[in-house]
This record gives sequence, structure tokens and C-alpha cells, in this order.
Amino acid sequence: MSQKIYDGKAISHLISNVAEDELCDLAELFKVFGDSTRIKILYDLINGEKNVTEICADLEMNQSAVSHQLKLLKSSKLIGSRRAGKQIIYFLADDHVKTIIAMGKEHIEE
Amino acid sequence: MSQKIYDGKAISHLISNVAEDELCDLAELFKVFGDSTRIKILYDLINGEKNVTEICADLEMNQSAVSHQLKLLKSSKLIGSRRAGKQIIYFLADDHVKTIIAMGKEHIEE
DNA sequence: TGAACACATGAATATTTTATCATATGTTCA
DNA sequence: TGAACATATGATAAAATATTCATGTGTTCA
Repeated sequence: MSQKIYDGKAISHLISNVAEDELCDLAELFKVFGDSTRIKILYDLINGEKNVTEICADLEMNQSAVSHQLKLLKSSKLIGSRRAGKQIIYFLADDHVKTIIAMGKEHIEE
Repeated sequence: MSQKIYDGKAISHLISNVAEDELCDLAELFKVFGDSTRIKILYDLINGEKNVTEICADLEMNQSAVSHQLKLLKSSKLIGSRRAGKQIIYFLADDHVKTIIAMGKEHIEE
């Protein structure tokens, strides 16, 4: 909103409104990764696409809970899906997911 | 727990218990980035260390809320602190924070 | 067509998380 | 020492989120 005078130069406020929106989007993105069910799903899909039943089996979780999280992951554009007969096949939307997870693992293992 | 036989090879369950713990740790890490207040603090500190009052001013948030989040960030080892007289100065613990944020930004801007 | 299967979804509940309020702790300096 | 300042913290209230349950929708196949 206002500006600060610092070292003789007018600099915009560190977190201007535009940056603030960007940071909120970032938080939204990380929030998606910040749930163990969702990250397990993402990790599960690294090995290739799977249908809902397979994912439920891998996570040992009930179908409804998994479907709800799949929906959230899809609306976040992290996964995509296609129908194959009775089944819906889910897959990672792009390589960013792998990169971000790898990044996090690296941090943890430091 | 059990193993699956796939393509003639015994492979451990995709999400074995050990991997499961690792994934939960990962979720914990991302959860920290997944809050707008915390990510604003982290972003604020990219420009250099700051005391609590400065951070509060930058975020336009009350001191108690900020302190609570600082505590969480510190317990997650993402920031460190030192005392300087009456003030406590906070700073990013390492470069991973910058990298992870950059990573996320890249994904968003795709 | 209708039964069986695979998945989605709305509502309710349970759980977790965040901000606020009041107050406590630690430091400086007159 | 004690007042003023900077920060931390416990408790509580408020908000957001996840899971469960019941049920709905879409597809296959006999």
C-alpha cells in the first residue's frame, strides 16, 4: 500500500499486493502436497497410471476418502484422468510433481 | 506388509511402511509451506534476516500470530534465530527454502 | 433390461489448524 | 530497581480440512 524510503531509494513494500496473491497461490499449491493421503497418491502414480481400486489397495484406504482426494488433486491440475471401461485411470499431469517431491526428499535427507 | 508378485519378480509393496513414514515426513514439510502466513514470512526473509516487529509490519499481522508461526517454522528447521538485545532476529536456515519456493513458483507460472 | 461393478458425491462428523486474547518472560536503560 | 519495550506462550474460539456413511451415476455384460 504505502512505500518505504530506504537508503535514499523508494522501494515498493516487500510484499506488495501482487506478490501477496502470488504467495497465496504458492501456499495453495504446497497445501496440496501437505497431506499424507494426497502425497501417497501422487507418489503411487509416479510408477505409472492406476485406477481407483488399485490406488485404494496401495494406500489401504477406503474408496470414498481416496476419491475425494483424487478430486482435489485433479482440480489442482496435478493429476489427470481418463475412462477405461468401468474404470477411471489417474495419472500425474506433468513432471513438476516428480520434481517437487524429489526436492522435498532432498531437503529431508540433508 | 505383504508382497506382490509382479512380472515374476517379488517386489515390495509400493508404499512399504518405511516409504510410508518418509512420505508422511514429506507431507509434514510441505504442510509448513502450505500456509500463506508462513510462506510470506519465509519469502520476507529471503531478502535477509529480520526481527519480529519488522516481519509483523511487512505482513501487516499481529505479533502473536506471527510469533506462533515463527515457532512452527523454527521447529521445522526452516528458519533460525538469534538474539540482538531486546530483539530476536530470524533468518532462513539454508538455501533449500529458496529452492523449494522457486520450484513452486515455476510450477505455477507454467 | 437389470444386476454387478467402479467410481463420484453430498452431508455429517471428527480432527486439525489458525488467529486472538491475555499474560508471562527476558532485555535495556534511566 | 522498575518502567518500557520486544517477544513468547497457554488457552480458547473460530475456521478449515479430512474421513465416513449413505447413496447416486455411469459402464459392462449376461
